[in-house]
Amino acid sequence: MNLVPAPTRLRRAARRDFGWETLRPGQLPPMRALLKQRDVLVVLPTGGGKSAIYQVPATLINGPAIVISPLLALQQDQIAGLNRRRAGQAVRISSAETPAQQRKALEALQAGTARFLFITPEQLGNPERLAEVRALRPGLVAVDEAHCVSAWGYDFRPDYLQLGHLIRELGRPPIVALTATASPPVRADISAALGLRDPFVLVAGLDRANLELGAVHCTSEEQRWQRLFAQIQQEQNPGIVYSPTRAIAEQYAQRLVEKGIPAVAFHAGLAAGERSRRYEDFMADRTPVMVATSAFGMGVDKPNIRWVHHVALPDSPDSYLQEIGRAGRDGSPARTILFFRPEDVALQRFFATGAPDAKELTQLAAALREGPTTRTGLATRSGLAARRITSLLSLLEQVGAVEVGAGNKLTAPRYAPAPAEAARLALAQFERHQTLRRSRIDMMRQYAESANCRGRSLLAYFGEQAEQPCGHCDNCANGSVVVDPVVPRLKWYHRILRRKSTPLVPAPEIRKTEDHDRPFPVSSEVRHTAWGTGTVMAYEQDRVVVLFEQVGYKTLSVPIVKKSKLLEPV
DNA sequence: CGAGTAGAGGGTAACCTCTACTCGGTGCGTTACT
Repeated sequence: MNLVPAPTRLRRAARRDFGWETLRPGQLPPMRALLKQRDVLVVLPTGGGKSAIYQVPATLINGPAIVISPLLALQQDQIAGLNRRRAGQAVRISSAETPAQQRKALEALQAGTARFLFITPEQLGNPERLAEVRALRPGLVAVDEAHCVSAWGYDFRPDYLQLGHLIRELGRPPIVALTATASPPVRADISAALGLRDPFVLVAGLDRANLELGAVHCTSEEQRWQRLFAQIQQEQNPGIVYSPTRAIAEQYAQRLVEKGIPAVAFHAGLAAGERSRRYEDFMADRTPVMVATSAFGMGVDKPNIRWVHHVALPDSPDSYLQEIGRAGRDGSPARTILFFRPEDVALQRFFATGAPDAKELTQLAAALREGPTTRTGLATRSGLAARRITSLLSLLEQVGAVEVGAGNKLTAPRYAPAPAEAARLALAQFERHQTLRRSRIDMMRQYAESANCRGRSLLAYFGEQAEQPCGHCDNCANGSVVVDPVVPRLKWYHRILRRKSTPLVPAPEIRKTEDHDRPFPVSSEVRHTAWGTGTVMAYEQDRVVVLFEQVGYKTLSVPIVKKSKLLEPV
């Protein structure tokens, strides 16, 4: 029993092991929760002090901290950062280490000289590796970039969806999930996939007052290029252009160079060496403009990025906030403009199509009925590749056709649906996920086309109610934002005056409107006649945004809802 | 879904139009070769 109070011990450890004289506001409660063995979910912008939340408690608990992190390049930086402190060495086990290096890392963790193990979900998916890590008796598991569970688990990196089971097999130490952006359904996804138990949730820093938000409608590709170019000529560098495809990234970079702007393209199609060289050049201010696909970003913690513009719609407000959030980390003004065309939706919809093979699902469900087995056993039995199996299994599990027991033993539960039925249900489950994905594209389009306050609608998407307009978007600046009369005008000016930097846009011309009807409170549960149950997310003038469990986001007209009694409280 | 491209067709020169077709994001790990 330790008699020193937890906050004191945490502050002391922060000072002694990390050299941090003070903790930032908000960091202490999740740290305390972890010390008390409680799970934690943290949504904080990069540079907001997320890592400290698991690193400081990790020095006070028994057993090493396992840090699950998606990108090997990112791990490298994090390890280097930790090893500059006195907190105890950080090591890594990945495909980049030789077996001898891996053994040495394990020994250091066993001996206690190393305290942090960085690892990917794929490594833990290997049963032998999992056993090695379990033998270390981890005291904490941190899942960094936890939105990957939801964004990548379903169709790109299936081991992410298995993380809950893998962590349970590690002895189920407390879990801390960390991400820079996650809307309510993504948070729910993370919580369910990791099996978080009554987590302490910290969500902060979604409102970035120093980011000027804007969107520009373009009628052709040529016009989009012209407008972007005109914009970039006025900007202070460095900046990032986000492009939807590799080819377009290359084209834009080339055109900018032809116009005398030193731009470089970045995407996953580059050779590893070239890729890291371009990354380093941008980080070291040798490249002023980066034209990138979504491959560029995670781990980019560069304070002085002055603008982030998009030449296509991102797949969701989650991705958008993550991408524009890389601008203005130093707190100085930065600009983010979305140059969009309605046609952009097509590409994102294409990415959100495709489904698993029904035949393979049936095969797998049938193979499971031959008795308990492991993943490798199932691969031999069904004749499917092990990798293929991982993504199919999580779907089958969600519909009750598989149970994952101790030692990751796979069994068909007694009342499991018949193979063909299991496959049908699993496909429906996948389709539900894709429907949510597509509804998030619709939300992104609404953001782009909205004449309303963009800052406020982004916050509403993340489940936060801001009654006042943000004062830092194009619509606030041009006076199209309608303010509810309940908002006192004075309060608004106070907000502006309290800011250290000069506001990027003048205070909006406030137009009064009649009080809007809000028949259902925000966050309340409602039922739609056709779409089932959902949660009221936000009101935008006379429309209400509802997140339905089955069909994702829908925006409904309040007068029509009332007239036709489309919604009722649950 | 839509942007871009190759090839056919029209009708006889250089080029326009239409149709069919392809391609489109994110990374771990492993393996087979220099």
